[in-house]
Amino acid sequence: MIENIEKKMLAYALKNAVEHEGKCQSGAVLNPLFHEGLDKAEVKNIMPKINEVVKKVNSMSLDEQKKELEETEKLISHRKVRAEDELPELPDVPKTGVVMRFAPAPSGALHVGHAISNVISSLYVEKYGGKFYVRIEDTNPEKTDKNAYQTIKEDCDWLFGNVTEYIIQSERLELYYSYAKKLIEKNAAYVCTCSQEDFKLKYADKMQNCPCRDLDNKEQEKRWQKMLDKKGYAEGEAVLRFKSNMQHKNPAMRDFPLARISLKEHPKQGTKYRVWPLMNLSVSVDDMELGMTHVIRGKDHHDNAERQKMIFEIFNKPYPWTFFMGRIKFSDLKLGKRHIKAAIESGEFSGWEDEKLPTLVSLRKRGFNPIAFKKFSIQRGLTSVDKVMDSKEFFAILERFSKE
RNA sequence: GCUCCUAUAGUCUAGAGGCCAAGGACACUGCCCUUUCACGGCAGUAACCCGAGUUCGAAUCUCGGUGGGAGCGCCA
Repeated sequence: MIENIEKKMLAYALKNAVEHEGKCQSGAVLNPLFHEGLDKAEVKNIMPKINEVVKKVNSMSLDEQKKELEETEKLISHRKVRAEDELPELPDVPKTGVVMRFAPAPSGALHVGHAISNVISSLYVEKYGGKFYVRIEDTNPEKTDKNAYQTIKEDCDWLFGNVTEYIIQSERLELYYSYAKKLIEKNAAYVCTCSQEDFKLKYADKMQNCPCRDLDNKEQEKRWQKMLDKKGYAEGEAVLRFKSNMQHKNPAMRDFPLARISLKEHPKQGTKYRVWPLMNLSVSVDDMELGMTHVIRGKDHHDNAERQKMIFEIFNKPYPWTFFMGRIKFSDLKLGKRHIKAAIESGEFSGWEDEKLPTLVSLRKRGFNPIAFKKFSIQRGLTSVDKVMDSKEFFAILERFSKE
């Protein structure tokens, strides 16, 4: 039985009446009672009482209703709503706070797209306490820009203001190697010497195992050593693959690669290493090692997260709570590094900090306040809905938030 | 082709089966304030993609359709 049921009926009736110019409806009194635990078998008994209360309330003046509501309001429950200037709560937040990250590739300057999808992580660390890592993912010697390390650091200090630590993946290669070795030992990875084309057309597309997959552990370890060995496999001759399932219904999940050989000189490591981890290996290792609790990333990483989860499972580690943010696409702006780079080279822009460019360096120079990004992020909250906007609209919003 | 995500006003969103007669913000309209602009205050217009199903009850759950988006790299 519901406690104080008569008073609650009155309170709900008053609430409804006050919200609707002094007139309440019986449904608005009955419905919330179900929510309080009313059994539908009791409806018959209770309806007459509700009708009485409704009649009584409707005969009162609006002022009387308001006054009485004040007295009874605490009896009834209210819908929870998220305050407009607050982030939605994250689940499973440890007492020690959250550990989150932003993981850019140093292939060029950071732009508004990065800011939009990552400021929210920084805000959560601000909200709950914990750690916020910026992890520079420079495991592709071919695409790493030497100058990007410094600008990323400057941009992130300006934009977030609460970076716990900067981590550079190219300094952690031995760590990734040790995990690669463990995966081979656990029979969860193998060295594949098939050509890219064969692997896709003959095996992945046809859901067939490639011959390398079934070689025993000893042979796999030998092959792995041969990848590492300067006199071993040549570039493109072998790749370390995760042993997932070649019959996986999602083609993106079938024995994806974990590491490859690249002889290109790395801006920080030179030619010291020849085997470079691919993101799914290095990201998994780092997220495990750093104890990531929550990850908010772009929707485009949905399948990667699924792959990383498989790696976590091999090591019996719980996968962090993950949210996939919808992407903001600019109808009139090309954010791709390739496009910007090409445009700079062709002389269309003077450089990454050209004021016509939506890079963070440029915005900093133009005097934007990073608070604007924070407000934009809070208003958007956690959503996996994509949004197409033009730069004019976007900058109008930023300007408005800047002024506030 | 296969896998997956998603759908609330012009825009961004709140919303976890009844307390939704759908809330807020921006934009818009009107009024007030102000010498003007900005700010502020008050009022107003405006939305649950479509179709079935489950239920006493669906914006909310399920299925189908449609629209939008992502992935299927030795990039991240």
